[in-house]
Order: sequence, then structure tokens, then C-alpha cells
Amino acid sequence: MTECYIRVAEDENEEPMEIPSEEDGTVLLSTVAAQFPGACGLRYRSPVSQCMRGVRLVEGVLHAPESDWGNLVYVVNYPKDNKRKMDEMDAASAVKIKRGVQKTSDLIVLGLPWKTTEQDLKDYFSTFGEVIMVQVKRDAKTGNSKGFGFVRFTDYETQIKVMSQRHMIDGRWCDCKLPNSKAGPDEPMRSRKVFVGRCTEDMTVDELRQFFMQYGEVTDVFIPKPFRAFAFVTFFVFFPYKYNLFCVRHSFCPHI
DNA sequence: GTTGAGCGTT
Repeated sequence: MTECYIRVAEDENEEPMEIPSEEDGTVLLSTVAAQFPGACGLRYRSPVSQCMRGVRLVEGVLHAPESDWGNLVYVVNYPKDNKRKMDEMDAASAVKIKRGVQKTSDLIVLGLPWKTTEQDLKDYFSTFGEVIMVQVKRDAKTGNSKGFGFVRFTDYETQIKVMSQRHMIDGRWCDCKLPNSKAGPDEPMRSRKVFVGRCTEDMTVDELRQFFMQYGEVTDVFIPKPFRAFAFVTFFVFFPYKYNLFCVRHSFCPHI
């Protein structure tokens, strides 16, 4: 397979835009996102099943569903797609997803001015929502700030908002991210793993992967044996969605 | 008394 252009649109009925592939025939998610900011993947309607299918995404690289991309129009996936899917939900077909997402976690605040104090941080971040704690990390001997700290909010919505933007604090741009280390007993819930409830016995690992890849790159699917009516789906990156109910009727297994 | 990518004394 060689370099080509694939047709990508925001919606099946929209005018497609041609996006270049790489020399090996793959397409970089970053290339898609350059034209469609916020894109987290691609999907397409299978000519065979007439169902929407996710395009395989491995470490930011989109792979053609067959030997090549063909003439299909690929539709951009956005995180906000969840909201529309909510409208399609009904009790009989919903899959409940519990995730740590409702639970907040500490955020590391990078790039703090040397002079910024914990009170400064508290004052600043309180404008977003209720703050549980703030820390400015300091040298034990000198007491000088190390230029970073931590913050934790009461509400997950606040955390999402704060993580989604840069922050001007005392004259410097700062970033709030999920910290790397420290997976203490309090932290595993911010994992990339989501709990998928109300599974039926005939769901397979492949089908779950196929369905959930529209929300981001899936790195693992676990179905307990024997059957226990739930599964775990693990994402490559932190699962950034607000809603925890998904309809799978139209885009997942035909047997639901 | 300086600095500017990173990752948390309790």
C-alpha cells in the first residue's frame, strides 16, 4: 500500500475532506486532528454489515480496515459523540459504565512561579470550584519553591475543566496534569480502566473492542470467565468522558 | 540571593 488520500468527514452526510496517508498507508491521528481539532479516532459504515465500525488505532496511528482505505467516507469521532449516544439510550440496551471518573484525583501543577504560595494556589483554583487541598513543593532546607505543586478538587467536573486549559498564575503559564507516579491506595480509580456492566454472555472481546474504540484507543478488554455480566475496557489514555451510560444498540452487537 | 523540565519528605 502506498501514499494516498482518504476521505474524511464530520458526518456521513457532510462534504468529505481528503486527508493524506503516510507512505506505509497508515494515517496519523494527528493528521486528522489537524483538520478536525479534537478528533479521537475514525469510524466508517461497513458495506457488509451496514454497521458503523471503528478504525483500528494503535499509538496514534490509524490502520486501514482492509488492504487499503478504499472509497469509503470515514467519519471523525469526537468525545462529545457520547452526548448524542445518550439520546439513543433506552433501559433495555444501555451498557452501564462505572469508572473512577466520578472520583477526583490529585493534579500536578507545573510551571509555578517561585513566589507562588499555597494560598495563592487556593485562591486561584477556587475560582473553578471547591478545592480539597493544594500543595507547593519546596526544598526542605531552603524552603524555596520547586516550581510545582498539587491540587485536588471536590468535583470531577471541575477537575476536567482545569485539566483542559492552561493557567496564568502570578504571571506564568502553568499546566495541570494527572501525575505520573504515586498510584497510592486512593488513586486506582483514576485509571484508564472502565467497568462495563450489563454485558450479555455472547459479547466477545473483539466486539467490545470494536465498539469502544470509537471513544479512544483501547489497550485491553477483559471478560471474566465464567460469565459475570460485566467486563473491563482499558484505554491507552485516561478516559475523558462525562457520561457513564452508553447505548450500544445501533453501533454495537446486532444481537442486543 | 541563581533556574524553568519535570512528578509528590510527612
